[in-house]
Amino acid sequence: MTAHNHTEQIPSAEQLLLSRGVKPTPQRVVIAEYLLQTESHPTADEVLSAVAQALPVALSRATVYNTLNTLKEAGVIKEVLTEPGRVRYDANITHHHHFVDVKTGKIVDIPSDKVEAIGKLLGDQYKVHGFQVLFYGEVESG
Amino acid sequence: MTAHNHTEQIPSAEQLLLSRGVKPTPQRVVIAEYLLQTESHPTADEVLSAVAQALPVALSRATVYNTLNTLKEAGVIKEVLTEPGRVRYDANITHHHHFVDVKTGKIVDIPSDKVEAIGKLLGDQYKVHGFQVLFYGEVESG
DNA sequence: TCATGTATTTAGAATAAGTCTAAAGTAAGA
DNA sequence: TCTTACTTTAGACTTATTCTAAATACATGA
Ligand SMILES: [Mn+2]
Ligand SMILES: [Mn+2]
Ligand SMILES: [Zn+2]
Ligand SMILES: [Zn+2]
Repeated sequence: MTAHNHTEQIPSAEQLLLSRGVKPTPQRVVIAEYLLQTESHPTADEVLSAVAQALPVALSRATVYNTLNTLKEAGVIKEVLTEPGRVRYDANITHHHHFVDVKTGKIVDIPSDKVEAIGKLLGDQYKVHGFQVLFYGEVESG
Repeated sequence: MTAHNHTEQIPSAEQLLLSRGVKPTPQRVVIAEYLLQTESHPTADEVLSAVAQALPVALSRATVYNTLNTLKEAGVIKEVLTEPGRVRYDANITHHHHFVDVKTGKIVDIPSDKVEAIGKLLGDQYKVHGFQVLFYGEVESG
């Protein structure tokens, strides 16, 4: 809590969007800001209700979906599929993995290096019931 | 029809359902048979259109969904999530992984032991663009 | 400043996957 | 046979997401 306004050192959502060639409209900026500060891997609906009150003007469902798709195509965010019927979004675009707590439904990030010895040792704060490796790429013939 | 009925040596879908405590109705049996003989990881719609003509009586959408859910709860099949908005089904219930060919959309099974050294070496018929590890389990606190 | 064009947002309609409902069919036991 | 429980069915419903067409905002140049 300082008496003076120190200049922000954190790279702003606005800068990030500009650097990816996405025009930083107010709607896009608040959505990006929300995703950048949360660790909860929210759905589109969750983004909408979280961000709606943060804007002076109303935010439409269509704009939330448009923006999420735009940000995804621009490489600012990633989709996360953990359960049928709902897509979650993640502003952590580093190569990492996810751990679903089946009790709480929370999805936490697992850094890549943790998974070297897969399924074996994740630290004993995690009780692994199972895991799934999903590859994306190309196979020969078929 | 044949002169003699030879005894089936392949463990039948009917036997499998019985062994899992699921009453083998004609609809359930054809759906299970279809899933057991394919390697394509079909969606509910694909199951419906593939199996509809194989039954003398019409097969309803509701029954396909009911049966897929029943078989999943009985441990006869598993869900596979690879893309938003569609659930795929897999009668291979061994612990294994999946490789999505981004060109063709085909999903092929990768046996567990192949993934020991994850992402590294899958055999050079696979070009890995990326992979995702999805854990299921429980974490401490939050 | 105005005109015009282009991108963005919006409400609500449309679509698509999946679930639910209520009625009809099936099988088995008493 | 009567009863009961289970299963299937058509179609209504729900929910997530996309589409459409109109309204806004923004930029650029005359
Ligand atoms: Mn949602
Ligand atoms: Mn489908
Ligand atoms: Zn994440
Ligand atoms: Zn499989």
